[in-house]
Amino acid sequence: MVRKSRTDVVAAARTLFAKQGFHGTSMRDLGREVGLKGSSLYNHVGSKDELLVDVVREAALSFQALADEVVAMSAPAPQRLSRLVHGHLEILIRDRDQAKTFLNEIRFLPEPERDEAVTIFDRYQEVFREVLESGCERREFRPDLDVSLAANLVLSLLNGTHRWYSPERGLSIGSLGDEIYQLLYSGLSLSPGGDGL
Amino acid sequence: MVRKSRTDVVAAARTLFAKQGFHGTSMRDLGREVGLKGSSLYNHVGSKDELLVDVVREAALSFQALADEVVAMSAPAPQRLSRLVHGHLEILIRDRDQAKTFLNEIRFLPEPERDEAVTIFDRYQEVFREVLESGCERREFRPDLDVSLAANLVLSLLNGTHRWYSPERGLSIGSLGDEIYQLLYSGLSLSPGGDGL
DNA sequence: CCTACCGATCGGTAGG
DNA sequence: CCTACCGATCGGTAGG
Repeated sequence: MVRKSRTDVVAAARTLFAKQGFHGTSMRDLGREVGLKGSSLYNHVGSKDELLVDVVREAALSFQALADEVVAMSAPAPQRLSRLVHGHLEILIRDRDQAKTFLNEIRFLPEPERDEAVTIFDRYQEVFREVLESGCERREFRPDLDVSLAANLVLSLLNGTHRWYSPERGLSIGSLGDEIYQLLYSGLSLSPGGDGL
Repeated sequence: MVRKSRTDVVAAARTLFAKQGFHGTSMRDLGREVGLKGSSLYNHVGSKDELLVDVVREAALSFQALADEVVAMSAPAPQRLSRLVHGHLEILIRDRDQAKTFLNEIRFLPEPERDEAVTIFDRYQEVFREVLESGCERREFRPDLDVSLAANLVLSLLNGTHRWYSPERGLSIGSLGDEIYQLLYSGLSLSPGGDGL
């Protein structure tokens, strides 16, 4: 690779922002990763902030695409929730560095980009709520469910997976999605009713 | 507050490391927060690293104490899991800044302190596995459960709560724990069996 | 506890 | 794309 492009610089940013954090990564670090001097990066990018904007935006667009896909599905809520779970995991695991940067460094975005990214993710979360709500109405899920709370819990569970999931341990991402959906749908209990306490 | 102590400096570190990250916080930032010049902090602390060590360690000790308490419990697995859920949430919400710093900045600890903290948290996670395992054996939980996976999922769910939980919205931390336990135990489904798909 | 200061490093620019 | 450099800021020290 002789001639470098903006894409190479963004790729380095994904890697190092994920590992060292935005404030823990210098332009000289990024230069070393991509095989250039730090100052030469400014031929490809206007500022360090711009790199964070790029990485976060590509993650946000992935989530947005998944949201659009699920909104267009005409299927019972359990299927749509299952698709959200699997799709979310695919985004997270397909590019773990992108996901880590999105989840951990979004707060360091400059405005108005930070606000835009938060808005996109809010709309995404809204789809989770819609699916849960529709499932409750049709008695596919517990009708007494606190939909907003449950959406937060499901997303918390999904967003934590990148911290420990390792494909080398033999669990495919599809099987992980199945396991997670199963836990969310049926819980830990052997048999139904009560709370086990 | 005229005379400042190391405790005041550590308190400032909890606050600012949580909000801005370790690398995004300067000693002069910390000085401003505590009402001193940045250079004066070195009368109370040996280095910036030391502050991160202190904040992470107090969080790790809280988790260790909860682990010890649950290990000493002679109760069925569901009760012990419920105690883990509630205790974990109490630690997270009691001092949200401490928890945020623990979860997000632990990777920036110097060695050997980083390794120590990771080991403590591994032992803590081991207690989750023991409780789940014992519950599976006694048929209090699904016997086909992947215990190691389930422990990771439960902890992911818990560790995400500090990102969105707000006590002002009327949900007490105890009620939140009940809701989370209920979701983990029974899932989203209305009635048992199958996967809803 | 502050002032004054150290060498190192930061994000970024100029000029070729 | 590099060398050379800018002013600002970094973690930390000396001396009072």
